[in-house]
Amino acid sequence: MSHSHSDRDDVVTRFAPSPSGDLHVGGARTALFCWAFARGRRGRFVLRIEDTDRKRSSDAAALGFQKALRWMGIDWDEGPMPDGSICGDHGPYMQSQRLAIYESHMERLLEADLAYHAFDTSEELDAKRTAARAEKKAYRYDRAGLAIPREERFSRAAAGESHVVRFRTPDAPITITDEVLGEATLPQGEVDDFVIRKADGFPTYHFAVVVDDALMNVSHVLRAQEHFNNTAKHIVLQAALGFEQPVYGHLSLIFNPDGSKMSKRDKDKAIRAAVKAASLETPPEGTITREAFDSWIGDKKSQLDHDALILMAEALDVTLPEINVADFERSGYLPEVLCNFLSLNGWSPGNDLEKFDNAFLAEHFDLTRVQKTPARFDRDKLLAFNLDAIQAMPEALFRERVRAHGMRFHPDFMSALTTEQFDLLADASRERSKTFDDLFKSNGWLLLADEALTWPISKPVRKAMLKGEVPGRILLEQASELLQGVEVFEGESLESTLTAWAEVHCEGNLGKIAQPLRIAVTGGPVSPPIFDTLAMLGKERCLARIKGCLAVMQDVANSA
RNA sequence: GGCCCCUUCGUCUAGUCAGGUCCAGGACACCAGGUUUUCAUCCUGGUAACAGGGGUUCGAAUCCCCUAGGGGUCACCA
Repeated sequence: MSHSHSDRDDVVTRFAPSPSGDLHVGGARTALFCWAFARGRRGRFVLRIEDTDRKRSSDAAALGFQKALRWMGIDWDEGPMPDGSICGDHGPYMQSQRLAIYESHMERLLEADLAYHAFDTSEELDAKRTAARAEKKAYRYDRAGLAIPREERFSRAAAGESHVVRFRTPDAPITITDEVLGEATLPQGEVDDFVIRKADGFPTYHFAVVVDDALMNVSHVLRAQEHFNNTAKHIVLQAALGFEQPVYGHLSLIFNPDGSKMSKRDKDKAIRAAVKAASLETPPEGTITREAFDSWIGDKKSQLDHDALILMAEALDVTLPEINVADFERSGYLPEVLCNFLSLNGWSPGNDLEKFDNAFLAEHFDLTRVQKTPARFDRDKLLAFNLDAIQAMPEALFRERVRAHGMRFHPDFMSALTTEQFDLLADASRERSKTFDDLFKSNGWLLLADEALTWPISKPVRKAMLKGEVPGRILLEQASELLQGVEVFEGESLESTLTAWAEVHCEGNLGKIAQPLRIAVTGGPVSPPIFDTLAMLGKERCLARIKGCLAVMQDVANSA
C-alpha cells in the first residue's frame, strides 16, 4: 500500500463517528475543527462511518449525523451524502463495507507473526481482569495465546474455533507526538497485545481506523482526547503495516457546567430529578406505561427513548438539557452561532476576538492555539451570542428564518396565523428573542379562540387590574370604548390614539392602561409591545377579549 | 490503583513557547445605577483569577522542582 507523494502532500482530515445515537456537541466540535483545518489549507475533508459495532450502529443514526453536519454548514469532500450518493475515490466509507480490505491486511500481519489467533474465553479474561483490579494493578493481557504453538493456532482457527486476533505489540516504549499535547512516552508493557479482530470477524476500532486513515490518505487526525492513549496502539500498528504516521492532535473534552461529563444520560437525569422532586410513583398520565416507568426507575443507568423523554418532560414541565446538535436546532439556535460558540470552547483566535463565522475559523484555525484543558459548556453565553446574532439580523431575514423554524417545529402555530399576522409577530419579537423558539413558546395567546382565553389571577395581574386609586379594569372599560372608535387598527394609529388618551386619563402614564390591555387580550402580563399585540389580534378579537376579561375582573372584584 | 496529560476571574479565555509593557485584558454570568408600556433588550459602572510551597533571576502568570487538585485511559465500544 504505497501512496504517491503528491497524494500525501495534501492535507486530509476526517471525521469518523460511530453511528449510534445523535451527534452531540463534543463530536460536533471535533467535526468543525477537522473541517476548518482542511478548509483552511485547501485540503480534503472526509466523512467516514465507523460502524464496526454491529449491535450499536444504525443507518438512521448515520443519516442523522450527516444532517446535523449539514445544518452546521459543514460539508465534506468524501463520504456518504445525505441524498444517498457517495463521493470520493477511497470508498467505501462505511467500515462495515470494508471487511475484505481489513482482511487482506490482517492476513499480512498473521503471516508475518505480527499478530496471532487467541482462544481465551471472555470468562477467563474477565477473571484475570477482576484479579488485576483487586491487586490495584492495570490489567494487561498476559499473552496466554502465544503459548500455543503457531501451527496449532492456525489449524484451530481454520477449524472454526471461536477466536480473536491480537496484535503482537513490540516490547519497547512508545512515543506519541501530538500537536496539542506535545510528546509523551508510554513505558514498555503499557500497551498490551490488544485485539484487532473480534470473534465475529469484524476488525476492532484500532485496526480499522489505522487501515482506513492510511488508505484514505488522512494526513491529520484530530479527535477527542479520550483517544490519546489509543494512539500508541495506532502507532505500532502503522509501523507493522508499513503505513505512514499521520499528524495527531487530541482535543480536550466538553463538560457540563457542573464539571460532569456531558452525556446523553443527562436528559434522563433531569427527568429523574423532577420525578423525585414530585415524589412520583407512577408515570404521569399519557406518557409511558407503568412497566416501562418501573424498570426505568429501577435502573438508574437505563435511558428512555427520544419520544418518551419528550412526553415525560412535557408532563413534568422540565426543560431537557440540549446535548445533541439536533437539540440545539429544535431549541432555535442559529447554526452559525452554535459553531462560533463551540469553537470558542477549546480554541480562540486571540486578540479578544469572539464573534466570527466558519469562514474565519477555517482561515485562522490552527493546532497551536488549541486548549489542553477540558471546557465547561456555558449555555448562558451561547444564549447571549444567539441573542446578539438575532438582533443583528435584518428584519426580513429574521422573518424568513423564524418562519422556517416554525414550519419545521411548530406547524400548528404557523397554520393558525395569516402571513400578515406572523410578520407582525416576527417583527415585534426579533429584538427580544434569544432563540427562534422563544417566539413560539411565549405567544400561545395568539392561537387561542377568544372564548378559550382565561385570566389567571397572579400578583402582577392583581396589581394592574384591581389595585390603585383607579383600578386598571375601570380604565380598561373606558379604553375599550376608545378602541371601538379606532378606524385603522394598526400599530401607529393605535399608538397615537392611546398615547393621547393616556395623556388625559392616566396622567400621561401609558403603563397604566397598557398593562390592563395586555392582560385582557393575552391573558397574562407578558407580550410584545402593546400596540403590536393589539394590531396582531385585530379590533374584533381585542374587543371580544376585553369584554370577557372585564366580566371576570368584575367577579373577582365583587368577591373580594 | 498503574500509566499519560493538565492547572489564569463563577465560566470560556488572552497573556506562557522567545521572563520586565500584566498590582493580569476581553466575553458570558453576577452586583449596583440608568432607559423602557410588560417581559426582554439597551446604556453606565463594579466585584472577581495567575492552585499551594520551594527555587533560578535585578525581575516570574511566564523557567525548574515538590505537593495538592482535575482530566484521560486500563473492553472482543468507538
